Formats: sequence, structure tokens, C-alpha cells
Amino acid sequence: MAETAGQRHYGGHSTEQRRLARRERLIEAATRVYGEVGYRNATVKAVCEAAGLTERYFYESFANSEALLIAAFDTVSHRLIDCLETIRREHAGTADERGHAVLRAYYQVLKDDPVGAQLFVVEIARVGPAVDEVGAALLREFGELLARTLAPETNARLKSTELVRAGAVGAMIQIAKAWIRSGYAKSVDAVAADALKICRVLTE
Amino acid sequence: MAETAGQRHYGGHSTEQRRLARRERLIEAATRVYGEVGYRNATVKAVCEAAGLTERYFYESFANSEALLIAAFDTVSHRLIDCLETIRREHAGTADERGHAVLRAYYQVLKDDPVGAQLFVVEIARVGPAVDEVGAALLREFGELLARTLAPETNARLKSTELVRAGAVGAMIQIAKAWIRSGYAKSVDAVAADALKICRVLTE
DNA sequence: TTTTTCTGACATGCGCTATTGTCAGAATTA
DNA sequence: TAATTCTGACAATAGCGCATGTCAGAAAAA
Repeated sequence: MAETAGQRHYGGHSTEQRRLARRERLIEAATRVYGEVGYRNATVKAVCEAAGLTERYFYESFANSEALLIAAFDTVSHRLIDCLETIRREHAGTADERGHAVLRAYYQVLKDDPVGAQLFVVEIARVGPAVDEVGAALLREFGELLARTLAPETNARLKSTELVRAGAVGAMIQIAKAWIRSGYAKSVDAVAADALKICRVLTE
Repeated sequence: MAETAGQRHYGGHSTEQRRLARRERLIEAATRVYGEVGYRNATVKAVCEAAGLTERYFYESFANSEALLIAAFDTVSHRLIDCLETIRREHAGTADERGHAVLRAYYQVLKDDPVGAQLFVVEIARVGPAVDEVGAALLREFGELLARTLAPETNARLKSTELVRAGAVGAMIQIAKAWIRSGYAKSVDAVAADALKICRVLTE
């Protein structure tokens, strides 16, 4: 509606720049709040307070609570996937060693950022259709990454291993959940080794 | 409060018998409704209507919605576990064959009862602390069953494979989810074979 | 300084469902 | 038939958070 306006600069930033900055703050706060108290228990109000903003700015950038959850999840998960992808690409050893390195990095990130881990391992699940879709897409990406890592020269009949790949990813997540619940009892290396045992099924 | 009363028989059944019968009807209806439209979208009212009862009888037997979900889940899941346990116990072949038989039965049940499958594979997850507890307990039971099936003479250091077992169960569930989402595309045998590939990690 | 735009605090309405309560009438017993 | 208990339909209340609206004052521009 009221466009053509808003070319005034505040603090040296344009309207759009300010809006994007607020958006970022909301995403950052949401990651924290959702990870800490759980998406279900987090109110829009609480996220806004954590961001030091009021609801007005929430609806300025997001249609609803789920949209913010998706944005936060996207941010966190793409950062993770990119990191793992880099490790995979640049690793020089055998497929098995490469697998261990990638899994090690995965669980290391979960341990280093428990709040983010809670968000994208636990909180993302079963929120609603739109969110589930995003979560499912990440699982697929993760599965493909694992397959590329452990079986780079995969032949044509990938189709036959689709369920196996889904299963392997499910195992990674479940292991993460159990590990998190245990308070990160075992070492990252040990967890990665356990996970790798299961992932080796992808090389068959 | 008002006890000592209620000894009158209606339809040849005592007060308690009638109450239990209504309870059963509610559980049966809940399984159906929760599996069909999802626990989140199901109202107490809808379950009661499906059972042919009114809300009054809901609160007669259950404290709240979650209590009914737990009861329904318990009913369905114990039936399943008992079935699998029987197959495991009575199977005469090798560990690998036995594993295939058990997994086959598992996925066959999911296929034969899609509504129940939706309930205890999908709907049970992330409802609330109490429900999560029940779900986690089932996963543990399932994991132990799988371990017993594939590695009956397990030695002392089970501890070291705890995460692996959790992973295997996670894989079974994820495979089930993907298979359900695909509209049960592959045959039960093929799915069981895929699942078994992962479960063989339990024999190491 | 005056005008315009942006900002933060607050309040209100709205929709939704769980849960409790009421009451007339049906089923059963005496 | 009369008295008692059970049953089903419906009403009323309560609680909760999202989403939107209002308004005075701050910050920038002219």
C-alpha cells in the first residue's frame, strides 16, 4: 500500500536495510528461543522480546510463527550443510576416512552449538505441513551428501537404495537425539564411529 | 466422592463394566481419528462423536487428550511388539533369516493397518513430555527386540552399542515414514530387505 | 523550527477448544 | 407405578496467544 515513501535514512541505513537488520535479529533470537524453550512453548512475544523488538516488526518480516521457524532452520541448516560439503570435497583420504571426517564434523557442530542442535534435530519436527516439508528436504540433502561421501562413483540404480539412504539419515538423527539426551556422554569421535558403522551400508 | 452407589446393572453390566466398555470404545475411536486426521487436528469432541459418546464419558476415563493418546498408543504398540516377539521366539532359521522375518512382519503390519501405522509412526512424536516418554520407551523395546533377534548371544559390552542400536531403530522408523509417504510403493519383502541391511550392523 | 516518517509500548478483538455444569428424559429396580 | 440411577444433548465458562490497531514521542529532513 503506502509505498513510494520510506526513502528516509535512519542511522545511515535505508528503510530496507533497517528492515533486513531487524529480520536478522529476529532470526537470531528465534534460533536461541526456539532451541531453549522449544518452538511449541515459545510465543511470538517472547521471540520479539529476545530480539529487543516488538510484535509489529515480527509481522513486518514474517507472515506467522512458522515462517520464522523456517527461516531460522534454513539459516542454521544451510550453514551446516555447506560446512560438511566443504569437508567432503576437500578431504583427500579414502571414502571411509572421508565419511568419518564428515560425520565427525556433523556431531562436533551439534556439540558446539547445543541450542542450534536442539532446533534442527528436535524442534523442527512435526510442527506443520510447511515446516515438515523443509525438514524433509534437508533430510534428503543430508542423505545425498552422505551417499556422495561414502560412495562417490555410485552407479545408475540409485533408486533401489532410496529407502536405505533414508534409513541411514534416520539413524544419524536418532543417534544425535540419543547423544544429546545423554548430555553428550560419549566423545565426538566415538559417536562418529558408531554412526559410520551404519553409514557403511551406503557403500554396498 | 459419591461412591458406595453405582451397583445397579444396566443391560446386564455393572457400572464398572460399562465404564470400561466406554473406555475401550474411546480408545478404538481415538486410534482411528488420530490416525486419520492427526492428533493435532483431532478435537476431544470429534473423538467422542466417533465413539458415539459425549464428552462427559471422555473425562470419566481420561484426564485429558494426551492420556487417551497414550492409551491408544499403548494398545496398538503392545499388540505389535507381542506379535514380533512371538515370531522371533518361534523362528527356527538363522539369525539373518529371523531378522528378515521379524522386519517383514513389522512392515506388513504397517501396511495392513495404515491408520494405526500413522498413529504410532508419526502422530506419537513430539506431542508432549509424557507422550514422548512413552514413545521413547517403545523405541528402546524395539531396539532390544532387534538386538535379541539378530545377535541373541550378545556379550557383556552392550553399552558400547547403545547408540548404534538407537540408530538402527531410527533407521527402521525413517524407512517406515518414507515408505508410507511413497504410498507403500515397494513390496514388503523389499522394504524388509533394505531394513535388514542396516540392522546387520547389530551383529558386529 | 516545523513537518514528516519511524519507532516502541500498549490494548483490543478474535478464534478456538478444553473442561465443567445443567437438565430433561430413558432405563432399571422395587 | 414410583423411586432411583444413568445417559445424552447442550450451554457456559475459561484460557490462550495470534494478529491488528492506536497513539504519543523520537529521529531525521526541510
